Amino acid sequence: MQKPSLPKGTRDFGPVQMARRNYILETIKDTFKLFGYNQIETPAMENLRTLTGKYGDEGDQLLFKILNSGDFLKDVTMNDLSTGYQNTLKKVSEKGLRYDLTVPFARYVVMNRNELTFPFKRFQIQPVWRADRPQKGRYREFYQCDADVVGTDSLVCEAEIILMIRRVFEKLNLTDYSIKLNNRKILTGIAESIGEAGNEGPLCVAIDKLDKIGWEKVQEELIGRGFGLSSIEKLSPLVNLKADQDEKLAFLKNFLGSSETGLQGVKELEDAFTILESMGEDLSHVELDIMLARGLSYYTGAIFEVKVNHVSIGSVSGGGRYDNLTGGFGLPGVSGVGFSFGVDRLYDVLEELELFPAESLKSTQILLTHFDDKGFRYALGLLSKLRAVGIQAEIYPDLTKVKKQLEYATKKGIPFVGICGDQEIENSVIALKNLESGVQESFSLDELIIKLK
RNA sequence: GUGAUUGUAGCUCAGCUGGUUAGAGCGCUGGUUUGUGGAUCCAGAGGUCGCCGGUUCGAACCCGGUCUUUCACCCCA
Repeated sequence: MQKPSLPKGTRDFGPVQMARRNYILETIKDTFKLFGYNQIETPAMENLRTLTGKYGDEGDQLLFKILNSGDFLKDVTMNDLSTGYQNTLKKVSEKGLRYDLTVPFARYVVMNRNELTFPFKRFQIQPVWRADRPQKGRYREFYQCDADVVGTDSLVCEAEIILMIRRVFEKLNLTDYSIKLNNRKILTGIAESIGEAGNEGPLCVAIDKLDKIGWEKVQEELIGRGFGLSSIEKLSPLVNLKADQDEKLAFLKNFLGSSETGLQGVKELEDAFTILESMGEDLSHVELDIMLARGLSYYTGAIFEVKVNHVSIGSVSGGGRYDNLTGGFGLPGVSGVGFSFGVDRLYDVLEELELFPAESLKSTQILLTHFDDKGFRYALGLLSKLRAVGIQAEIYPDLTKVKKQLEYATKKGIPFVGICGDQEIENSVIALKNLESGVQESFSLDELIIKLK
C-alpha cells in the first residue's frame, strides 16, 4: 500500500472548483464565438522537433519530454552518455508535452494551409505543461485560452482583442483592471533612438522589470547587459514620463523622430485607436505603457498585457502580433495576432475578490426523499417527470432514514427536497421543503413543476 | 536550473534540550429523535508522525537522501 499523491505542480479540480472554472471558461468561449472565432484542439503531445527551439534555451529546458516506448535505450551508445545529455536525449525521446498553444497552432496552420480559409480565426482552450518550479499562480499543468487570427495585418484584429478582453472582464464583474498596450516596433525604435540599435532584446528584458524592481535597479541591469551610460541617460525621460495618452503619443513621435520603425509602431497604435472609435467604442481600461515588453521573442507588432489591479496575482492575459509565426515550419509570410487568458490565474483573482456568483455552484434543484419502498417507487415515477421538463432532480438511491437524506441534500447544496411518504401518496402530492427556510408545503406535480421552473 | 522553506488524524494545528499507550478543535459514524437536516448532549472510529536509510538502549524530535508545499531569483500564464 502506498499513499496516493500528485506530481509536483499539478492539481485535482473538485466539483466546486469545476463549477467555478466552467463559469470562467464559458464566459471566455462565449466571447470568442461572438467575435467569430472557431474552436480547434491539438494533441497533448507533439513531436519534440516541433517544440524545441521555439521558446529559446530557457523554454527548451522547461519542456516535458516523453520517453520513447519499449527499449528506449537501444540506440544509446556509451559515447552519447559521456558527451552530455543532448545526444542521449535525441535518442530516448521523440515526443514532448505542449508548452503553449501557439506553436501547435502554427504547426496546424502549416499542415492545413490548403484547407483553411484565411483570415483564419481560431480559439483553443487546453492544458499546457511546463517543467517550471511551481509557485503561487504558477503550475506545471495549467490551461490556456488562446484566440488568434492569422493571415491578415489588419489592425481591426488588435482592436477586437481589446473588445474581447473588455467583454470577458465585464461578464466576470471585474472592473478594476488595465489593458496595457505597447508595440514592439516602438521598443525597436527606442533602442535605435538611444543609440543601441538591435539591442531591443536585452533592453526589453530589463525594462520589463521596471514595475517590479524600479528604475535604479533596471539601470544597473542595463549596465550589466553592456548598455552605455549615455544610452541609459537618453532613456531616462521616457521612463519617468508622466502623461496622458495623447501626450505620450506626441512625446514618442518626437523621441523616435529618426526611427522609421518606431514611428510605424506609433502609427499602428493610433490606427487601432481610430478603429475602436469607428466602432463606437472608447479607450476605457486601455493604457499605453511604453515600458511594456513581453518576454516572448516572436512578437513584432502590438503587445498586450492585462493586469487586475490590487490583487496578488500577476498578469491574467496577454498577447501580441507576430509577423512570422509559421516561418519555422517552412511557411513564411503568415502574420497573425493573438492573445491568451490564464484561467487558473483568473480563478485565483475571482476568488481573492470574492466574485464567484453563488448560482455558478447550483446543480441539483430537488432531491426526492422517501421512508420506505412504497414511497421510493412513488418518487421514482416523479423523478422522470421532473427531469422530462428539464428540472435537475435526483432521488436518494438507498432506503434509509430521512435524516440522512436531508443531510445529503444540505451538504450538496440542494435547495429543495420533495418528501414522498404515505400521506403524499394518498393525496397525490409531494411535500416540498425549502431547506434554507425550513418551510414545507404540499403541491401537486404540476404545481411543483411551476414552482421549480 | 540557484538559494531558502514546509510535511503529525479527512481539515487546521499542538507536541518541552530525544524518554513509556502521539493530543486538541472542527469534520466523520452512531445515539439522543420509529415522518424531517443545521442546535445541544453522549459515545465511537480514525495516525506506518511524507518516504527511505543512518545515529542511539530509545527518534515525530538529531543526521543524510528523496518526494511534496510555499517563497525569492531565472523565466512566465
